[in-house]
Amino acid sequence: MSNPIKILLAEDEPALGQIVKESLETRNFEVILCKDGTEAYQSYLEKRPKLLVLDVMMPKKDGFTLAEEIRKRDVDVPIIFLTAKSQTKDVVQGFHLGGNDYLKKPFSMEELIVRIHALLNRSQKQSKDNISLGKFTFNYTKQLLVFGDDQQNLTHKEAELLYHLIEKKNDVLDRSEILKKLWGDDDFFNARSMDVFITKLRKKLKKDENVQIINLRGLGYKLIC
Amino acid sequence: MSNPIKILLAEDEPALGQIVKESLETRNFEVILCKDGTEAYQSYLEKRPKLLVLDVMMPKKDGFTLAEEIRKRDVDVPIIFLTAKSQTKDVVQGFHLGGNDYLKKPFSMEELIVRIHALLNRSQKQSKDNISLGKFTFNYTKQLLVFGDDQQNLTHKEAELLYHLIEKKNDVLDRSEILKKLWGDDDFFNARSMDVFITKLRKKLKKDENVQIINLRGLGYKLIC
DNA sequence: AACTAGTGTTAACGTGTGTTAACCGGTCAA
DNA sequence: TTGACCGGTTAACACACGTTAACACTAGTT
Repeated sequence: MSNPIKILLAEDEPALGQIVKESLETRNFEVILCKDGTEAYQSYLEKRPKLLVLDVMMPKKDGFTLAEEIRKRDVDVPIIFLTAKSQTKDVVQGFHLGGNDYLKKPFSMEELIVRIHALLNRSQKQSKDNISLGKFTFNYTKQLLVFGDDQQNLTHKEAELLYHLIEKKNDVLDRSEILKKLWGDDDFFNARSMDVFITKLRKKLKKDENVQIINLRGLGYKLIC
Repeated sequence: MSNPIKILLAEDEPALGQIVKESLETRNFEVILCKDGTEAYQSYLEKRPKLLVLDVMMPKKDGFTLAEEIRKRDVDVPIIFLTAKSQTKDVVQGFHLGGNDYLKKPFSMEELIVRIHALLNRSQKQSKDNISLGKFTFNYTKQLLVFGDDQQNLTHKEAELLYHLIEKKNDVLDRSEILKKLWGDDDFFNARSMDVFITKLRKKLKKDENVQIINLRGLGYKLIC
């Protein structure tokens, strides 16, 4: 348990916000507390939390609108809505926006924590399952790379390598690091083997010319899309 | 969508029970409504529902006690508690008994349905008796693989191997580990024997093309579905 | 004792995956 | 400009695994 999981909490009522924040922090979460929708959006962009807890009724920007904007950038991050209203309508609307769960106020901390854990567990599994990459969809568990109608099977090593590239998408994947992880050691032969796999992946990713694996001499690779 | 999923609903307040029952039925669930704890236990034994919704406060036998008894027979079936109390204590107790979720009264139908779906999706957990695997149902003790109408018998070794694969579903089952467990030793001949069994299982699992055993060269196998 | 059915093992041959080798071009410091 | 170096690419290779069928063993039956 190196670094705690980041949770963004958007709640305009200061007292409630503080209580929830502190409770979550005793459970070893890192909590970013925001007091309105626009502030929350800014913090989301900067901090990239693993989960969001959004009050529906907030100044400047309500929770649903905020969720809509966030979903444009990330279709997967779990969102829990806090709603004072008991109307089913709002709740259903929230789900259609891609939110994954909600809680009616007043709620107990236990309730919130249970939902947080449930969603985090699920998103860990899902995240490996349908990763979109340009026009491709990559399924790690099934080792599949889908492009429209046709799909290509990947071997285990190919899938692993691609997964690590995606994890550092638009950023540098360190050569030595990946060699140690997938090949066990950074030596000459493993390095050459990896080069071959990069070639293989490039071939399989050719159909979308916006997806590219570029080499950074001496450093590693960068997957761009 | 052949046969609807059975849900047992234990609720002593007739009006509420009836409303929930009908709402769930419009969502294509089969609902068994019971008005107290003892009746619910009987129905559970007879009908074997896939999920239980238990009111905590009930005549004759309360929801927690009932859940405790049910857990003795099935550690996996998902249970949702309905509680009028807002005390955290009760809720936590409910979870410790193995219940998977709970709802505070009053709740909206949407809330209940969301939780039901969440738990049903997750409850591909293992009891050794009726493990669902894609469109199959695998009964370990009876060594049966059921697909709709027709059923295939498995041999002991086939059943053991499949069971271990299912235990690590969507994850890697280590080759050496399984060889030591089922064949006693990881040597050349046992390895070849196991390959034959993998082929046999693949044949018997062919009817659902979403269920696959994929090989990870040098590591083991991954059952996906 | 011979027959049968069911189960697991061994053998033989075929396929797929990861590694190694060979040859290539581009980059960068001297 | 040169030459060492890094990486790209292709093909040959070794070996893990896939598949089928023959074989051996067991238990129950005649």
